[in-house]
Amino acid sequence: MEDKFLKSAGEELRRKGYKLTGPRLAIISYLAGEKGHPDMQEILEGLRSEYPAIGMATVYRTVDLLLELGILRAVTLKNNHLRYEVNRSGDHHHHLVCRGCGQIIEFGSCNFQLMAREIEKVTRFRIEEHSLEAYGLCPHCLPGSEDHSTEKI
Amino acid sequence: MEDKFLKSAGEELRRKGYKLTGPRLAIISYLAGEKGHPDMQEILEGLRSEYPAIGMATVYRTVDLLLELGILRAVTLKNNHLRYEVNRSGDHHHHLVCRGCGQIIEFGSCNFQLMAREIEKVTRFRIEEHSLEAYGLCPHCLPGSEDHSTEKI
DNA sequence: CTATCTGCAAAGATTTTGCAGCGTA
DNA sequence: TACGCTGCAAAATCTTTGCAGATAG
Repeated sequence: MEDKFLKSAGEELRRKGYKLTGPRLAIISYLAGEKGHPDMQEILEGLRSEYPAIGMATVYRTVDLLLELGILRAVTLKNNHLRYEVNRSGDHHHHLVCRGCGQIIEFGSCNFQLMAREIEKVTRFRIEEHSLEAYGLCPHCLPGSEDHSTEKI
Repeated sequence: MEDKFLKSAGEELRRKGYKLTGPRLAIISYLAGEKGHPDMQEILEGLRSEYPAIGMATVYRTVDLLLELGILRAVTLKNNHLRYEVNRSGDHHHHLVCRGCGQIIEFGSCNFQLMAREIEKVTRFRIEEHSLEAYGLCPHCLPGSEDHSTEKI
């Protein structure tokens, strides 16, 4: 399953005429195996163990390329910088961000399509994609619980 | 109406023990009178005419303060940096971002509340706020029209 | 009057770019 | 083999901080 995503990402690179290099594979497989939503710095650090020679410039260039190809997706969960996740097809989800511990929960249910059709009728805009984040408090951080601020972003 | 927002923003500052200074008023009234969604640089430039002596550091510090107080709100419309708008109470809206010309249309209809209650039941999260952006093509940029890339962000 | 706020300039981060050598196709 | 890709280091941006003088309350 992880294999399948990696394989198709590799094919997508090839198809568009890009080379399938070590850093590219390393970044894709790191993000594919990652539960959280790392930022550029965290991606670099996460790769160091498997790929000690990699440089920051390569991370920037590679992530930008993978975003363009739709292999990755950017999200702004903490309202001040960008984080990244793999863009598995058929995996339409949104984020629940806890303001207590920073934990992010993904949720899949989304009835925006109905709303979208309505908005398109009124505005004549063609809606192709959307993103939705909800902010609040997770069960641990609700008043009456202790702070468990060690969760994965 | 613009007056009312400015007045209540000023009161909010005072109430929390902050001073009502020139730069603060200038930034609030600039953003209150602005249709678009300027970023830090654009706020600075927009203020220069009315307040030529203002410095970038003050813009950063002031915008951060006004965000904390809830007088402003940050949005990431172009997926790579933050833009700001005034946070008028009772003005719950989202953004339609055109990938052709960059224009942003605000829309108000939003039935997320129903979805939120459902998600809260399942996750035990308490949802306090949410943000939603939809991306696509505006009527001008749909195939068959010319590019009018001069719209306000 | 006093504590806060501002502008400036310097420091610190973050992101981009140029280039010589490496590695994939 | 050839061209694209990488790592490094430098450059360009963007953001934060320290401080002395200005200013709101």
